[in-house]
Amino acid sequence: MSVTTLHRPTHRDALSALSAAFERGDMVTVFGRCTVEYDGRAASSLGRGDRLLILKPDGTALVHTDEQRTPVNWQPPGSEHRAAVRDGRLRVRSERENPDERLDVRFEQVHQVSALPVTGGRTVDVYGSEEDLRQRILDDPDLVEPGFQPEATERETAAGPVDVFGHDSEGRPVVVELKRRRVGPDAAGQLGRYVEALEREFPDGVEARGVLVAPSVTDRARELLAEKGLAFVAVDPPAATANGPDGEASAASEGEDG
Amino acid sequence: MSVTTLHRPTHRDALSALSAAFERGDMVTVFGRCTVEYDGRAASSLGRGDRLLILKPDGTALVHTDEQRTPVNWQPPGSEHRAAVRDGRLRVRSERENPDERLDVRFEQVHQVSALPVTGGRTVDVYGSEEDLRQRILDDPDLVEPGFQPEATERETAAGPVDVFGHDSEGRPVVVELKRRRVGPDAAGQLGRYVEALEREFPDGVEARGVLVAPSVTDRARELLAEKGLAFVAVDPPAATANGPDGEASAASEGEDG
DNA sequence: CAGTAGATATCGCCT
DNA sequence: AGGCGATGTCTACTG
Repeated sequence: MSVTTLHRPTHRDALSALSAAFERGDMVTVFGRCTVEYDGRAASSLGRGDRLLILKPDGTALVHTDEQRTPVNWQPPGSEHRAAVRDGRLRVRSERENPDERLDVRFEQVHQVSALPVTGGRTVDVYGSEEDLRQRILDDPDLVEPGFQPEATERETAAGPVDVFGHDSEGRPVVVELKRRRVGPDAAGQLGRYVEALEREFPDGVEARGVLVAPSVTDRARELLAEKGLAFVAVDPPAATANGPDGEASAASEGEDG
Repeated sequence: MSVTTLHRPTHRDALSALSAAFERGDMVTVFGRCTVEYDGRAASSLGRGDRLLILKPDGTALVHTDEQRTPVNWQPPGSEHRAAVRDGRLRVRSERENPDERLDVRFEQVHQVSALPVTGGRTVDVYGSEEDLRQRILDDPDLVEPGFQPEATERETAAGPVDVFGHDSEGRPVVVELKRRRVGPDAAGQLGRYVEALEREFPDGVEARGVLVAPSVTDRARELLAEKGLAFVAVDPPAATANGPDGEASAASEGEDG
């Protein structure tokens, strides 16, 4: 069976639909005028307005307005959704423990309820992440510097795992920290911690070197690198491939000034 | 007028609905079997499956499966949505510049299209954020240490703005870094940079102190703080208030093992 | 379970 | 437009 939709249902009918959808493990959308309360790691209150509530069978809850990529309120996976009618109004509560937090959506009016049985793939392959950059370095270590010899990835140190560890042409240990995008002061600090941790592993007098590999670096980060005696190597950012044109009939919506 | 819904529409009818919704500035949901391609800062490919596509009038696009809080694909606000029918199939493309990236959703089957006119508030008041912690410190500076005198918030330094700046009971400058939750090594590094930047502002010999204020700290971060001669002060995390019970009739869905 | 760091992070503020 | 840091970040991975 496919999607079930109720148009302007009564609050009780909306509850029945939610109940059945929960039972089937469907994904649910509720569009309606509501208020939202959250309490847990922080607390928040959202006044009356039209929002889209999404309830996933894995326990995720999302409340979206007509703006922003980030939901205005949410509950992470693993929460337990409950729906009820109180004082004649639909209420949805999503709750979890550890941390203890709950989301309450109280509907004044339910414009639409839909139950969506979902099948098919959920995992997406992403290219151009840090792991791809690592592979580029391993394939051609000279990108770091001539004569660089990579020996391990994710090598453990007291300060945490190092992206790439190896030795330079003169036999000195080298720590390589990879970033897929322009880096700020935090990355310089991270690399510095790794280098310090490594030097403590070796006998006194052995100096470890640190190399930050990224598309570019901010001024402040460059200063920090210089202070700590760390190197920076620029690499091309992951490239965006061009794509084809549009179709026959079309419609457009512009986000900025449309 | 209120929500418009098409149940199992033809691809052309779906396009008409999208076109009209874009024109009105409605929020749109499309549920259907589709593939998704993304190319931009990274690139990704998502095979056939049922997903919920949300198109917001501000240019946001979200593709959700039945799992996870994070959309499997998306486009940030400011993008331009276009819909078209090609080879008899609905295609939605959302595209933006700076950075140049695009999202392509190709539908094999459209289960449902809805256009949702949205009104009402979108801004949520959040309590328990770092700003609240700052206020607690300013109201009672002794929480940092007896005799602490706060003098400025967001005080600028060469390393960036310091959360709270002041002097201790002996007249030494103090940098306070606030975190609303348990902190790791990054926060220690951040505070260390601020203290170093401050000491450079003052004549040689003047020592600035650094205090990290947070609910708790990891072992590694504690070591880093000790190395850098920085202090840690524990404060209560923002408290969660209890809330009322459920309603008359109810339905439940459990995320984990339900 | 906690710790650690990546992410197409997003978002807001300020220069 | 870029830099910088907070976020109820979320998410995966490792010990």
